[in-house]
Amino acid sequence: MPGSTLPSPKGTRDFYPIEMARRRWIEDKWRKTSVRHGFEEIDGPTFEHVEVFTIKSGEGIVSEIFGAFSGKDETQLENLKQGHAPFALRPEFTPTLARMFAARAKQLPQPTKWFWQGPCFRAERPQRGRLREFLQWNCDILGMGGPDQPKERATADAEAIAVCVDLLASCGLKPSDITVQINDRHIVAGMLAECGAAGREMQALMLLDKRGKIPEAEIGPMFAAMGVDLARFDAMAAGLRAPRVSDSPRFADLGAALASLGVEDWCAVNPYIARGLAYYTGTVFEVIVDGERAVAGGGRYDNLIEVFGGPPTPAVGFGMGDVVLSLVLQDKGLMPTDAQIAKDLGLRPDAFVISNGTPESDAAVAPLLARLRGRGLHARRSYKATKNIGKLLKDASDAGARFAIIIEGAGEVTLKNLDDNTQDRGATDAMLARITP
RNA sequence: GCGAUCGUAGCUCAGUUGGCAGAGCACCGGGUUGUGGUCCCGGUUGUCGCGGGUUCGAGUCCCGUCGGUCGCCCCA
Repeated sequence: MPGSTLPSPKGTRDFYPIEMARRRWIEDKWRKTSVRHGFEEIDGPTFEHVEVFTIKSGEGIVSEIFGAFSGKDETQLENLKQGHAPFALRPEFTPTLARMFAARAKQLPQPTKWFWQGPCFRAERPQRGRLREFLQWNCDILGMGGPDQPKERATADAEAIAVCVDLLASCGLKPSDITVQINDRHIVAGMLAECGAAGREMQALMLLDKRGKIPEAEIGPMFAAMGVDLARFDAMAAGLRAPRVSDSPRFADLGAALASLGVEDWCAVNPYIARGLAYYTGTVFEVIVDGERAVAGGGRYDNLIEVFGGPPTPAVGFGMGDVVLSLVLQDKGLMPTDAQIAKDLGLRPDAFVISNGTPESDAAVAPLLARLRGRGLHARRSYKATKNIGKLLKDASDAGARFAIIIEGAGEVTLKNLDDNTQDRGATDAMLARITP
């Protein structure tokens, strides 16, 4: 008795071979870009003690954590808040990274450059560009640029931005497609304080992040209720905004560092970028493209290592999700074909073995496969019953194989190059020698 | 939590005022005891999301429910 099929959980994805190959293509880009820029890969647990995520997070976050309870009714929420759900699936990696760094801070080099990629979980309502389980890539630079080292800090910030930009470039994106919008929370908080938000800078920052999403007629009174002179802030912000980062006086060091790394064309100062995370302390940035959610976001979090029991440590990093990145590449026509992905990932079969249909040749298929595989080659065969050479060659072609080997019997094969349509018949040993990895 | 929209073959979808459940693609086999990216022929595949109602008769109309997608809220 077959059972009924079960649906995958809301907001999750099943990766069949085609989807998995596309996923690996992106992961491969992430990993190679990180390594090129001198980052070392780390990993941590998929779930953490729930305090790891609540210790430095604002209100409303608990309700979107996957814990021991997935419901959202009042009693379960209370249980979560009171720690009755001991663990939470990670909604992001930065707290885990901070915990790991804090635990071994004294023995780690300065700077420490780490990258990570893996799944994260958020119990949100899924919609375009946002799922409940998604892949994220993080790059972080820790221990570089103390409070009295503005140039080193700018260099670290620029290096984080540069690795992010390099990833975008390696996917075929151009500065005209996408922008890294940069801001500095410390600077903007000071401006907001001057405009009347002293003591409530964080709330004002969060409200600032909604500028452009909420109609002007509504957001004006909201700032007014907070005692903020919005017109005055806008005037100050206008002096900060700059299409070229180095043209904004407050961002001169960062602009110079970005320019020396060759990525300034991708960047602009936008005084209205705030980011939702509570732990950012200075530079913040968001990778923006028209019509989609932010592709990546990050910034400086100089207090977080201390929160996890480590020494005071300057830190900057960003996260990029696979969902929006894939949408952007599709929007721009930059997602390669499946054949190209198979080639990029080294998944093309080197050889596809075909019998000419005699019992002797049929029996020789498996030994030949074993011989090829023993040489480290990717070798396949057809499992079709047909002896029709044309159909078997189609199988070889569909598999994307480089060569077809037709066993002619008695130590003789035909070697066919499926890319240029040339073929040669001869002794097995001589023909196989032509196939190199 | 709120709203819109869509659920028909493995996939993409068509299905007329309510009247026998369809096409393309995919898969398997053949045309072709030997040459692929095309052709041609044949075959397999259905709880029309689920439950109830109206009707002689429901994929079609009504009510409910579940799920997907998109938007709002939120967005670490």
